[in-house]
Parts: sequence; C-alpha cells; structure tokens
Amino acid sequence: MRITTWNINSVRLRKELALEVLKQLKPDVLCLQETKCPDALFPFQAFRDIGYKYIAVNGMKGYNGVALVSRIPFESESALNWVKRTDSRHISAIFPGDIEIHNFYVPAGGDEPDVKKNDKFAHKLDFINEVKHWFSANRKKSDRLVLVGDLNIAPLESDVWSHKQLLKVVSHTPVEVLNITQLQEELDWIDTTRHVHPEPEKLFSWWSYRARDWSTSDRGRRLDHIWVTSPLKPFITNSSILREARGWEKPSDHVPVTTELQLH
DNA sequence: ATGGTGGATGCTCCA
Repeated sequence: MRITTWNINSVRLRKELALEVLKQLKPDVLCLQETKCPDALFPFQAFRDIGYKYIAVNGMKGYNGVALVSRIPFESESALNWVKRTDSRHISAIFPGDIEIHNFYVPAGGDEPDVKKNDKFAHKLDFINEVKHWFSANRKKSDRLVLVGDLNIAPLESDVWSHKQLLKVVSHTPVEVLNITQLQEELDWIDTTRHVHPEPEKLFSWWSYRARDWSTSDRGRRLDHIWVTSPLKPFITNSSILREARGWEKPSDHVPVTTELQLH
C-alpha cells in the first residue's frame, strides 16, 4: 500500500499537478491538505477519470480543507472537529486490511510563538493536545493506524535548514516540538520518513514562496509527515519526498511525501 | 529589522 500526503494549496488551481503526482508516484491513497474548496466544487471527476474512484472530502470556503483520494475502496469515512471549531482539518477512513488512515491539517500557528500574545499559537498547541487525548482515549498501540498530513512542525534538527536560526520561529520552537513528540509517544507512532532516512540527513518538504531562489538557498523545513503504529512498522519498505515538485510551474509551497507499506 | 510571495476572496485574511 502506497500512501502520499501533499499540501496542495488549492485543489482547483492545481488539479493538473495533482493528476501528475498520481501518474508519477502511483499511490493507492493520496491525502490532500489545504484544498481550499467547498465540497460541492471539488474536482471529483478529474480523479475518477484516471482510476481514483473513491474520494472523501472535508472542505470549506476559502481556507483549510482535507481530502482522501483513493484507488481502493474504503469505509467508515469520518471527519472530526477539534478545539470547538468546524474548520475542515481532519478526515479519516478505514482501508482494506483494517488500516485506518487519519489525514490532518494542523493549524500553522501564526508568527509569534507566545500563547499569551498569539491566539493562533495557542490554538495550534491546543489542537495537537486534543488530538493526542483523542487517540489515547479511542485507539490503542496495537491498532493498524496511519497518521499523515501537514503537521506544521519540523521536529528534528535535521528537519530544518538551520536549527539554531529557527528555535524561535513557529514550526520549530521547543514547545511545539515537545507537543508533537508527546502526541507521537502516546501510541508509539513511527515516523516512516525518518525510519527510512534517519538523521542527520537533511529532509525538507516545504520551501517558502518568499525566497528568491528556493532551491539554491534551500531554506526548507520538513512539515509533512507519515506516521504508522508499530503493527505496520515491519511493512515499511520505502519513503520518499518529491523535491522536484517544488520546481514545477505554479507549484505548491509543499511537495508530496510518500511511504510504501508492503502488506503482501 | 524588514519584507519578501501566493491563494481565495471581494476592498483583507491566511500561510
């Protein structure tokens, strides 16, 4: 089973690029974030036409939005709300083999990493805390779970271009790293990308639009993740980041991240 | 210290 996660930054604007991602990477399931598209306007047919017939969406007007685009059927589709908001940041479903995939778009958190001055930062930390408690109360380590998405946190030193220079930059502050690590430890999640490409190799999945030359300066961060619970760990055979997608015409600022589980 | 770009929306918010 091949799973790809991608923050597409508008599924309508980048529909053709999404089709290109599917043709190149051939995932069984593509998990999208920031679709920025109300459900009624989602480009279902374009995906169905190339064999991705099973689609679940949780979108809204203007912001956020997540989707599951699948070649294989799934059941028990669910979209949960967090921190008392209805803002299209989660969708999940159960796939053959009793594998439950959860697709998240974690709040970015604004610019100021101080919960007293910045409500968005408080919301980000509260969101992750609530997700942690939800998994703790509703799932167990022995379940076959996959958690993917734009987590908007680069947890490791080699997940950012400069650990030192990003310590006070939202996405890499110690309090966020602690928060996401606690979520990870709750069910002993395995970071599949790092399982295949351990530290200290630098890995990035996002480069700012504001750089003069994103590739030369290479000031990236690894914000997009694919985690699995331990029953799935023996099946991890490959993981990759499609860096070249950042250089495409009209790119997203994120690139697709893929993990392959050889389930026989 | 600052501003840089891009998307959706509609005279601005969010990343």
